Amino acid sequence: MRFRTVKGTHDILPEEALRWRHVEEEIRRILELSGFAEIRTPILEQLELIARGVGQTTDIVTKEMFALERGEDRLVLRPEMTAPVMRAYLQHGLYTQGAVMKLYYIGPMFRAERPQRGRLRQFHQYGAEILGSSDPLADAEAIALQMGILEHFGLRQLRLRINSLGDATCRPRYREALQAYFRPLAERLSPSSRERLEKNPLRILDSKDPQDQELLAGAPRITDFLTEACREHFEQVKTYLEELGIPYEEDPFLVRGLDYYMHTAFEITSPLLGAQDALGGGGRYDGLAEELGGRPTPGVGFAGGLERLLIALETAGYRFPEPARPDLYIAALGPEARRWAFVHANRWRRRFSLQVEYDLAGRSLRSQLREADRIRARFVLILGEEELSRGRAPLKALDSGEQTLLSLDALPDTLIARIRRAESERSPTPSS
RNA sequence: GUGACCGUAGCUCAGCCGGUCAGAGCACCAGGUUGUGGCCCUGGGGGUCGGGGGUUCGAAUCCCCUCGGUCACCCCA
Repeated sequence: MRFRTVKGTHDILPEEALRWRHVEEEIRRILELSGFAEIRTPILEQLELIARGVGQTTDIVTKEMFALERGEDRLVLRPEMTAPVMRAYLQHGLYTQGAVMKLYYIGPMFRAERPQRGRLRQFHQYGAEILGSSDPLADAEAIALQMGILEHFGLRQLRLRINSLGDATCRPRYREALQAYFRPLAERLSPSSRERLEKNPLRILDSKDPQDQELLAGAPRITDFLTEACREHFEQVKTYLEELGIPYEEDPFLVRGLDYYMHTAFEITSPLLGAQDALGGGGRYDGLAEELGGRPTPGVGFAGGLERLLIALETAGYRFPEPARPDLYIAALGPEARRWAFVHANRWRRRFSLQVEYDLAGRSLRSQLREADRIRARFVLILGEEELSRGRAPLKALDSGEQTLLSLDALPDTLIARIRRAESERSPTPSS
């Protein structure tokens, strides 16, 4: 085969697609339970939106974007969703639909990184944004929601780290203090940290370089630079988390690679993942709306990686739902019977919503039964010319192997009754 | 983007000090059972040995390049 998926992208084959759908449906259910409404935005956005939103000096913008040109337009495949959601919010004046807007999304994102486990060039995120509230309650709500989703799937040992990055008043002060501290030490910093010293000094904080970390030990802490209001905001977020019993760690070095964050930033990691261990993260981005030229709008949100969630669930031995079992397989022999199967499969699917299958390849009876067994059909109708002319055919229950001769006219009714009976025996009290 | 390791049927892998080395298990298809599944038995289809170039009488096996994957860095979902 000459063609294959492009680097860092994957096909999601039927078996796996089933898992994806399950996870997506659960996430939607939980988010909608909390009053979030879905938003879908284009995958293509203006490069400028992302550059301004995420930050000109960030790694995402400087080296990870899939950019393309089309005439005058400079476009990118979206690398994240907060800026696009904010763009849509401002563009469509969603602030007229209520003081606080709660939106969620699930979809593909693109970053041109070197692929590895849990890091693809096309990956998928679910996420939510709370727009229009600067209340620390909203920060806590976002964190609790994200944790709630992960815990819903039974994930344990989650590590939640939080930090406050201050606001437009304290952040610049801290930034200067950090530069003042590191400038004399610049020689000893790692090359990438040295590069960041002037452009984006906060990013030095989450360097994993051992030498950098040593120097960081003596660096000023953002916590000491927070204004009274910022400190208070952060304290309240923590208090709310405690009220829900959500354990967290304060990490003064947690920065995150998107410039729009201020006040709360958080990240959730799992030991099930390896090097790319963040299941999700987020924070507050009160300056973003103005940065995009819109009316000031506070916001807080989070995003989680679907691939990583799936990896974590698979290694945790999560029990995904089984594929639906066909109700009936019509094993037909001979042209007349095959035509009958074709007509009745289609009729019964439409009329009774029965999942009916039959052989499309003209195989032997034995093969058809094997096929019925392989796809775990509940019943098989065995139909030859003889049965057809008599109007009666054997119906075999594959689980028990028992076989009864039935009138073809009465078949759908009988089948439905037997399926209902089997279902009620399995779960006496119908519950979800 | 940097470094290391890996790349043989759909999947998991054996073969790799160059010369019946193109194989096994699983999966798939057919038959054993002239019309009855799951077990078993028999047979079959399927591979440019990731791709290209080189060394050699001869390369899956050695060398170079390239593509892809994995792991780490980086970064983050």
